[in-house]
Amino acid sequence: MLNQRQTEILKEIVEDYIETARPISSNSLCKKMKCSSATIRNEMGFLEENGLIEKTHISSGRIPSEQGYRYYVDNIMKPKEITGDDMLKLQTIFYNNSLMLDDTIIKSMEIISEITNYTAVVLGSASSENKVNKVEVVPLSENRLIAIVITDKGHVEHRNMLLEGRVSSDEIKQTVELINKLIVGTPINEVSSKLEFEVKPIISKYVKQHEVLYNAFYNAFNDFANNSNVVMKGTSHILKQPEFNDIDKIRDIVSKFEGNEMVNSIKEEENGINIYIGSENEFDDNVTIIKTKYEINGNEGTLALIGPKRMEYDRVISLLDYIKKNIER
Amino acid sequence: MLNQRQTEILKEIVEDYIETARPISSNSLCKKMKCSSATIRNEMGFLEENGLIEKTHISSGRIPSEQGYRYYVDNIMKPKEITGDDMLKLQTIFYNNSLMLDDTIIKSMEIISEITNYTAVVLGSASSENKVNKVEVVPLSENRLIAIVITDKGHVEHRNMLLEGRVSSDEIKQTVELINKLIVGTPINEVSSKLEFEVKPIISKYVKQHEVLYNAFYNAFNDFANNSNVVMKGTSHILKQPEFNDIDKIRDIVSKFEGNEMVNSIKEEENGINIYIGSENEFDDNVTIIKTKYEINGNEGTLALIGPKRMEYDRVISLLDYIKKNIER
DNA sequence: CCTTAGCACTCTTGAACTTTGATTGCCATT
DNA sequence: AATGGCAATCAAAGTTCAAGAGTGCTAAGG
Repeated sequence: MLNQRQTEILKEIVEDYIETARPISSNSLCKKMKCSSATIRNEMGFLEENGLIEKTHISSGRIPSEQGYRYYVDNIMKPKEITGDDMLKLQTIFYNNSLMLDDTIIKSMEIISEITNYTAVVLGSASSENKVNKVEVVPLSENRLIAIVITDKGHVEHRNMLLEGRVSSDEIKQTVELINKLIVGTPINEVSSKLEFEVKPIISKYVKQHEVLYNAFYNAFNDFANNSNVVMKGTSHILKQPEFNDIDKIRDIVSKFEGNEMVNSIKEEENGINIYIGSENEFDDNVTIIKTKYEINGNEGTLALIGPKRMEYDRVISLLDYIKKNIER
Repeated sequence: MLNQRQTEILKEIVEDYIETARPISSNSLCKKMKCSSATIRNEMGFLEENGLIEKTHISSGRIPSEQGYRYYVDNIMKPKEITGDDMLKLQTIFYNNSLMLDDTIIKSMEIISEITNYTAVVLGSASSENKVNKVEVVPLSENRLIAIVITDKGHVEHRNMLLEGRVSSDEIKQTVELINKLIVGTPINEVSSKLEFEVKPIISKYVKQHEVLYNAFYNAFNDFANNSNVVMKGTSHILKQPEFNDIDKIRDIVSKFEGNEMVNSIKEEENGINIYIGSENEFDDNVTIIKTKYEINGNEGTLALIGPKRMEYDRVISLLDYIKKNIER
């Protein structure tokens, strides 16, 4: 445990570094506290011994280590009140009734990304918990159909089907009815096996073009189970951070953004606001990921922000919390 | 017009520069041709006077100018046969029958992006030409509905609706029937006015919760007209190109990729394969955009590649052409 | 008249070196 | 326990230098 002065020094170092991205010297701290730089250097030595701060080279000022950020977040930091400016920007979104809910969420995260220069991620609900609500088929022309699958939480997935030869609309109706009878209410991740072992045997008996129909539905359901419905906003904003003044780091993170590793590293499930600093997250050692789950009408999702470890934790926590509460309202 | 030797020199300069990204000296050309470096320097002077090549500084070798690339593409270059390697990679996609058409297109463009290190863009059909085929409403719970709109070309758009208070399912049916009656067959970009001036007056008379229903449909149709259905693959690949060894250029292009300026700069409509070199495109002076339209069953779309001006034109043209023909088959 | 060899001139690149300024660690003193 | 003083360390930025790659021009040669 740190004494009061040590705590204050760590706090200053973290907050100063968050603001300036430069190592903090004992001299600069000396001006803000009532003791000499030598005293501060002694305390810094202690903090360094305990792994809370680091040097960039032997005679440099100090920067927070990952553990330092962690200690700061857990024991020192307090959420920061949202400024009137930020509040105003967000409210223009929340009080715009013409926006649909999903758009509101995305827009508000986009704004947060803009005002913070971090990258925002909105992860749609984990669809494996959704259940099939309805299956529809709409004919487009003689041999083209669209299959539409709807879940109880309001997700919609669709597929084009191209039929070779002619299929009577009766056969189509039959198939759809059968699927509706057997599949509705099934959790989406159990559908494929149910399709294969319950639906397939039956339709292959009664329906001539069963294979085309079966495949189309099979694909639609499969995609459904895998699609994570990710929206990213402000990929380019995080590149403005000075930690990305390095070409290779930029290339690296941009290509990681393109892959879907991020989805996996965000997926873990905990309540409240979770913070993963540097190597605490699976995504990239250079960043902090902060995320929270939301739930509206039984429909779950995740909001996340990706920024440098040198993130304005106190501000971001408040912002995320504010958004979460507003969309859940 | 250039004489034979000048043509050969320009060809060498362009192709060499495409390969190495370094200025080409008279000496290096001299080895590949049967004349001295001095002669080549004279010819280079001529080419430079005509704006086809440039120097990076007063005593540097030459690089192609935009006009030089243009001349090369128009008059010198011949499409290059696709290598067995590239062909193989693409065929694993085309002969994978389990993939849906859209996925095939995207996957194949993704592969092209990978083997060329350019960025691929697939632009869905210009939906303003689509006509409404059907409108559906599916109830989720007492006060939640999903509105689904389907066009004749098989696009599907949907919206969640939250009803305040109770709406009889009769009213919903009525509205949907009315919309179907009045709107089906209307081109998507004319729908909003038709909704406002023909549908709204009628439902506001007969339907109590008309506003919620009307808004939901209005939004769905609006999105439809604006959504361009863009898929980008390999945003990070182009960053490997040496022209993006500059941090500011990277930041610039990544943020341009995020915006939708690109969609606009790709939208122009011409047949065949179109090449926009540097300032010929609206997107970014540092890149070349090469694109082509495809059409399947009346459903149009655009394939595009974005690379440095120093692009392997001969290879890319063949690849695009190959993909286009394969998906249209 | 076209081609070539020769040469002076220009500019980039990279390495080596210097200077400046910031900052620390340690030690003796208060 | 806190402080002042001082040598030591290092990054960053600037300077200089030499090497090398290229060009443009001119005059001579086929």
